[in-house]
Parts: sequence; structure tokens; C-alpha cells
Amino acid sequence: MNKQNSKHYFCKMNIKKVRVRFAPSPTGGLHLGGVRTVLFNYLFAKHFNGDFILRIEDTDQTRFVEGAEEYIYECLNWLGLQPDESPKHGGNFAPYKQSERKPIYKQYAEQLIVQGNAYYAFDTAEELDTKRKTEANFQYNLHTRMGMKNSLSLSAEETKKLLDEKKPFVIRIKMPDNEEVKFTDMIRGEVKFNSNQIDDKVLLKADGMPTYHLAVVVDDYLMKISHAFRGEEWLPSAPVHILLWQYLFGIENMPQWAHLPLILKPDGNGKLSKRDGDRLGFPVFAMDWTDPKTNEKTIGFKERGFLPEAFINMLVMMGWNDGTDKEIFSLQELIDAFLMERVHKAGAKFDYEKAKWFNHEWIKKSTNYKLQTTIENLLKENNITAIDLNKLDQVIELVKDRCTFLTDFIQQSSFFFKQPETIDITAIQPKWNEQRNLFFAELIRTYELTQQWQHEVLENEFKEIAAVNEIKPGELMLPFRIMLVGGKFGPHVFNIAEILGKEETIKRIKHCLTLLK
RNA sequence: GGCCGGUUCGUCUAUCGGCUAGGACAGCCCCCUUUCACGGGGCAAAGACGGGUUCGAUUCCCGUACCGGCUACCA
Repeated sequence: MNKQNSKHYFCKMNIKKVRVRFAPSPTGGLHLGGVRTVLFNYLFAKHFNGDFILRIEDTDQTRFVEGAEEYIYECLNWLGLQPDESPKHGGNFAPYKQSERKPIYKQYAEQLIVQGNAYYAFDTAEELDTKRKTEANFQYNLHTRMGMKNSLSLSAEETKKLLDEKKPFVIRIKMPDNEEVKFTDMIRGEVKFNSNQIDDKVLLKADGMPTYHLAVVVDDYLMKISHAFRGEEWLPSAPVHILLWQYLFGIENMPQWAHLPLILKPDGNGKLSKRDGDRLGFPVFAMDWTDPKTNEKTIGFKERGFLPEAFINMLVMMGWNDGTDKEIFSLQELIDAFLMERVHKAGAKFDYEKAKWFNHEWIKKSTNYKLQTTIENLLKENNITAIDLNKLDQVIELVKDRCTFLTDFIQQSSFFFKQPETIDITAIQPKWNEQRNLFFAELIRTYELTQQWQHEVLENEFKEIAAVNEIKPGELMLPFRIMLVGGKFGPHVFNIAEILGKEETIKRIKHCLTLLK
């Protein structure tokens, strides 16, 4: 089935430039699932040298959220998934914001009325509400529409009168009677519906704005979209869109649809939501999002310490693979390897542990140079200035293996640049004695004379003195570590000492010895 | 309720009719390591169920179960 599909869309592509779109409604934080939709769009488009378009679906004016659009650009920017066309980037099919395209939609809605595929409906929201309350499973459809207040049930004169009186109305699609509506989904193959099952969806709202159903069809046509990807939750309304294409622009011009599998909660079942992240302690949004009304801040993957490469890599592997065991992919590798045929049908439960693994892998894989700026800024935010970039490079090299998050670099490398604020003296105090005190005094004298300040040398000297004093080196390593880093963490002590340098190392030992007195 | 979709280790997945069902994360064990990691090695762990089709079904078909999505003048 999938193979046939691929042939199908390959044929189409020879005559049609690949153009895809991501069409979010700017109502809040950018969800994991949204990012994955962006990603699949982007990878597919770039694989075929096509265009990736960002269209803002802001037709619901009641849901306008300040800053949400700008936030989407920031997320895409962080991820390195830049649109070729967007409200911000411009393009030949502007405007890309549906609220600015309002006049366009009306003419198509009216065309549908003229053709007999749609009708005016004057029922108020309250009337519909009560209807739904009194009649279980009420649907505005072939069975009920003649009992409602619309241009099908009313005479032409009555309708005209209501229109002339400027009575509020919506335009609804007239679903055909008992027709089979089918299409071929790139992921699922042929999907069929019976038109009787679907209600007469509103196409144009009382405020003159289109609903998603009309807007998506009109804009996909006008923007010459060749392939339309969206979440699986849209599958049930696909027949409305298919019919609209048929009525308005011709089914042969319709983009190829792909309904992407959902990202599910790690525990239990159902779509992953922001709530789940809060509850289970992991981010769901790409970047920090602060609700302008409540001022409530929701953590993002970026601020949690994820590398965009890792975030992308993790998301793409939920539902796609290249057929081999390869799991780590760069963006370019993904672009090269990405094929729709290899997209999985079933939803995937989000696994934060695996997400962390991807991030760790990417931190280890990244060059020190690449990490440098990010880490420098991170340290700066924590009042640590790493002016010596050469030293920072050495530190990153030494420490990156043990950082799962970028934020782990704060704890793992602060002490290289700044004397530890707190020293876990209780970890060494109980076993501290005069013999150890003398050892470190001697160590200071030796290190002061050390010519080659290298970890091998330092380690040898350390062990020699231990041997002479008949102390097991193991008993001295921990105290030494605490003296240099303040706690029981960090890379090998002598590597730390090497990077710290002679002066600083000795200073820290001395400081600690006074604390132990 | 109706419609649509989905179903391989705990999780993400491979398998395009030949399977001793492979990999990764997590788990457990061992090695390395005079902190913690990294790394190396190993163990355990799966085809929802019932019918077909077939020499042979995880793979194809049908049914059942379970899970999910949708059922707004929201997307």
C-alpha cells in the first residue's frame, strides 16, 4: 500500500514543485507534536528541494494571544528550521496570516452557495446550544437541517429578507447525501468515509472569518501547497476538505495528505499535553512560554538544557526510521534520508529518558567550539566569567561526557573559574587527622617546586608522598577533590589540578587546611 | 453512542511470507575507574485474541478485544 502511495506522489512531484506548510494557530507555547509536524514538513520539503511555508492560522479572534506568533519564530529559529515564506519572511503568496486574508474567503463561500454546495444558516449560538442539550447527539446534517433556520428550509424571500436585515449568519457546507468520500493518505493508504456521517460544518463564521475547514482549503490552493501534513486528530474532518477541493478547485489539484501519528503520554494513554509535562516533570514546549494573562511560565526544552540537534533527533525518531539501526542523525542527514514511506502509523508514547539520552549523545558528539558560546553564556548567567577561551575549551573537553543537559555544565565546570562557594568539609572532617594534615603540607611544598604542571606528574608526586607517609592514596583523593571542587563530583582530580594551574591549586589546598584547623 | 485510526520486549522501533523475532532507551549483573560519569561485556524482556489464505504467517484477509482521535461559529 505504501509503495503504491510513494509512486503516486513521485509522479505528481515531477510536475509540481514541492511546497509544504506548517500552519499553527498562535495561541500559546509550541508543543512537541507541533515541532514534529514542522520537522516532517521541513525534512520532506528539503529532501525534494521544495519550499517550507509558515502560515499563521489566526481565524479565531477570541483566542488571540499576545506574543504567540513571535514566539513561534523564536522556536523555529532556535531549531534552525527557517521557513522560506512566512508573515515575517515574506513571499510571493502573501499575506500569510489568515486574519489578513479575510476578504478572500468570503467569495469562495459564496461560490459554494451559488453552486448549491453550501447554504446560509441563521441559527443563533444559543439556539444550537439548547438543541444540543435537548437532543442527544444532535448533528446539523441531512436529517436535521430542514428543521433549522437556514436558506434551505426558508423560502428565497425569507432568506433575502434576513440577509437584508443584516441578521447574523454563518455559511455551512451542505454535505451530500450518501456519498462515499475517499482519499489516499501518504501514511495510511486509502481512507473512506460516508458523507451521511459528517455534519454540515460551518465554513464562514458570523464575524466573516472562515473556519479552519474553509481556510485550509482555500489557502492550500492559493499558496500552491503540494503536500499537506497535519496531526492524526484531523483525519475525521478530512472528508470535508476533500469535498471542498472537489467543489472549488478540482480534486486533481489537491495536495497529497499525510496524517501524522500522535505523540502520547508516557503513562496511561491519550495525547501528550502540557499538563503531563508539569505532572511528570519534563518540558512539553520547545522553549519557555509565559502566558501573558496569567504570567504563568512553562519550561521549554531549550531552557531545560537541550541542544536543538538532540531535540530534533529525538522527535524524528518517534515515528520514523531509516530502516537501519542508526539513531543519531544530523539535520542534513535527516534531509537526505527522510522518506514518507518510513513513517510509522501508530502513535508513540513520549519517553523522557530516551530524550535525555539523545541530548547526552549530542553533547558528547558536539565540538567544544560549538558548545563554547552556549556554555559561556550559561556560566555568565550564573555569575561566572570564562574569559580564557582556551581554558574553557579544555574544561568542556574534560567535562562533556558527564553532562546530560547543557545546564549540567554549570555544576561541572564552575569551579574551574571560581573558587567553590561551599566546600563539603563534612565529607572529610570525620577522618581528618594530623597525619593527613602533614601530607597536604608536604604536597604543597612539592607542588610549589613542580616544573611540569601536568596531571601525570602531579599524580606521581601525590602518590610518592603518600607512599613515604604510608597512607593509602585512596584515602587522600577524596579530601583533595573536595579541596579543589568543593564536593564529590567532577572529572579526575589531577586533570582538574592541571587546568586549575599551580597557583590556584595550592591556594585551594591552603584555604581548606585553614578551614580544617 | 456514531465515525475514523491504531495494536511487535516496560518504552521507541526493525521485519516488505521462511524467525534462533534484530537494535536502542530504561532495568539488572560483570569489567574499567582510588568520586561521579563515560566506555566495554553480559542477562532479562515482545508479535492482543480467534478464524481463514498458504508448504509456511508477526507479515495478507475477516472478525473480536483493547487503546486512541474526532463528533464547536477551536484549531
